[in-house]
Formats: sequence, C-alpha cells, structure tokens
Amino acid sequence: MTPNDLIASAIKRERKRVGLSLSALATQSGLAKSTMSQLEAGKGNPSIETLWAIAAALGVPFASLFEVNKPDTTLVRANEGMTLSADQSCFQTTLLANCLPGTRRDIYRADLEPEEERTSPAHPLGTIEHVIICAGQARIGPTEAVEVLNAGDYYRYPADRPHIYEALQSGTQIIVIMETRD
Amino acid sequence: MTPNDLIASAIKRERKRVGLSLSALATQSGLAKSTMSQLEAGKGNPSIETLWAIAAALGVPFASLFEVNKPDTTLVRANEGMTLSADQSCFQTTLLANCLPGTRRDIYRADLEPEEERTSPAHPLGTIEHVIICAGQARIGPTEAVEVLNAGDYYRYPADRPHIYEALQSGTQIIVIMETRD
DNA sequence: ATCTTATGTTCGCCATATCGAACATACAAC
DNA sequence: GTTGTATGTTCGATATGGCGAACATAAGAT
Repeated sequence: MTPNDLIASAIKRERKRVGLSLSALATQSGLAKSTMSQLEAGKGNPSIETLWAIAAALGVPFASLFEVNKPDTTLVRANEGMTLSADQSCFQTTLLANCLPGTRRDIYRADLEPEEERTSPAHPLGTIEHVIICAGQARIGPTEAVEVLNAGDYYRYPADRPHIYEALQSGTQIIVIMETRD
Repeated sequence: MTPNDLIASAIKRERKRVGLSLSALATQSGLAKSTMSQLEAGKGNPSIETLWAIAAALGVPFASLFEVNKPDTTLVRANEGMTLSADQSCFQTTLLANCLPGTRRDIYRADLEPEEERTSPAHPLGTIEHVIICAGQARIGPTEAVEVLNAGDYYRYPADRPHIYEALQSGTQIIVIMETRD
C-alpha cells in the first residue's frame, strides 16, 4: 500500500461523502482539475500544500468538531457473542487537519464476563486497535502476543491478524478504538 | 499556522526524540541533507513520498506498535485537584503512518466525584479533547458548550478554551484523549 | 597549532508536480 | 436530431521540489 494509493482512495471517498464532483472540488480547493484527476487516479505525489488545500475544501480543519455522540449506540453483535455498543462515526476522518490518509476511528465499549473468550478475525491490513481497560482484568491481544491487562492499562496492536478478548474478572469493561484506513 | 511550519516543527521534534542528527536522518530516509534542512527550516513544500520516507526513517510505519503501557502511571495532579493517571506516550505520534502533523495523543483516566468540579485552562491552540464516559454521569465541555454525558457517551471539543469536568454521580469514570499538535 | 569528523546551510541543475487548455464523454433540454 | 452543461481525462508548458556539491561552523584528536 503506497502513499499515493492511500491518498487516492481517501480523497475520492471523502469527496463522495461530501457530495462534490471532481471539478467542483478542484475549483473549491483552487487546484487544477487535472491535478485532482491524477491524484485520484493514484498517479502523482502531491505536496503538503496541495493536500492541505484539498482538506480545507472538504471542510475539515475545525469544522465537524463539536459533535456529541449520545449513544444512539446501535447495539452490535460482533463475532457471534460479544455485545458492543458502537458509537458510530466517532473520531471522524478529517483527512489532513486530523491527518492524512482517510483514517477513521471507531470506538467500542465492551462489557466482558469471564469464560466468554472472544476471538476477532483479522481486520483489513493496516488496522490498529487501541484497548483501554476501564475495570477488571483481561487477556487481550493478537493470539501470538496476548497480554494480561488490568484496569488502567493500555495496549495497542495490529488488528490485521486474529486477536482475543477474554475477561479474567467479572464486570470487566474495556474500550476499543479501532483505526481503519480502508 | 501553515502546513510547512507544522511539518517543520514536527520533524525536528521527532528527530530529536529519536536522537538522530539532521544528516543521519537524511541518509536513513534516503533524502538529501539539503532537503531535510529546508524542511526543518519551514521552507519547502514536501511531497507525500518525501514525508513517507522521513516517517519510515523515524521508525513509525509498524514499528513502535506492540507496546504495552502498564500503568507505571505517573500520577499527575492537573489543575490543582483532579487526580489523573497519565499513561504516557500512548498513541505516540507516528508522524505519517498515523499521519501527518506531529499529532500526539495522551490518554488520561480520571475518577470524578460530585462537587469536585474542575476547570481546565485553555490548552494550546489546535488541541482537541476526546472524552468517553466509562461510568456515571458528568457535565463536560467548553464553558460555553457544556454537555451532560452518561456512561457510553462520547464528546469531542476544541480544548483551546477553558473547559469543565464535573461529575453528577459518585464513582464517575471518564477517559480523556488529548490531541496536541504543538 | 592543524587535521579530522561531525554538524547544518546555501548554491545550480534536473526531474516532476501543477497548471491551463483541449479533449472526450455523458446526460439533459428543446 | 442539435445544443448546452455537466462529468472526468489527457496533453504540452512551466514553476518548483529534490538532488549533489560546495560551503560554512563547531568540536575533538593529536
């Protein structure tokens, strides 16, 4: 996954999300249509200023702040068992102000009970999970690097391989921040 | 704050952190010394590939993963009162793999009790705080946009103005992720 | 003192990212 | 059908980012 490809897909995705045409984004950002075209095609090696302009045109810098996500928390049953409350669209992308690739972070809060060991299959390559233990104790991590974590611990690992969540105490609570790049 | 300045300071800071000289970083990244010099001077408008190379040389892409932060948690008394356990260097910067400016995220876990309303002074411009309520209920946010949040809620707001943390229930636990850009 | 070996800076040259215009489409309107 | 207005692409020309060499400057070594 070369940077150009990352940029390419990120820009295109964000542009679509905002609902702009390639030409429109070009004029809004003050760049040439041709440049936009090449970037989205994966050719080209944009400079910071170019990206900055695009990000600004997409409305990132400090817009899209101030959003509260009350848990309208669609309850999600992930990998047949673990009950997750997913606050969607948290940490929304913001391309460059919050940075470059179309990084997207989703927050999950999970209540775990012992003997409910859950394995999560491999997420897309490049996915990273940040886990914070709020309460209790748990064994967490990629199968080849499981760690015993206590309340307050923080663990970060590549999630592009199978990984485990297993509570060691009743009432264990964890927060998982999943970074995808898509 | 132009992108160039962001890059400039970010690169210099990270380079210092790793303990590399300008020339050393240049050779490691496969770039010319001159280029590095100009970038750190704030002149120049680097391309993605250039930044990518620098980030790689600084050891980010998938290095520095797999780090466990057991709470050696230096206990910090922030703004005269609130007891924070600071897991340092969490979400370490990663410049470009995790993105561009020298974004740095620190995680704080705070246990709040009612009648302990804490106000935090304005952090540097551009600072963003992400708050997740683990347990209880609290009034949190910038003074002009305080929100009542319950367990599971997520709130993100600019932290470059004074803001408040006030528990409404006993045993309220929150997690604060502070994004600085410096 | 001189001779290294590091530091980071400033130059001219070349490759290339960006531009603007011309080019293809496609889809309406009429 | 033709004309108009979107879409996104491909061209040559040009501005500029990146390179290497030469340049300072500092800190040791002998």
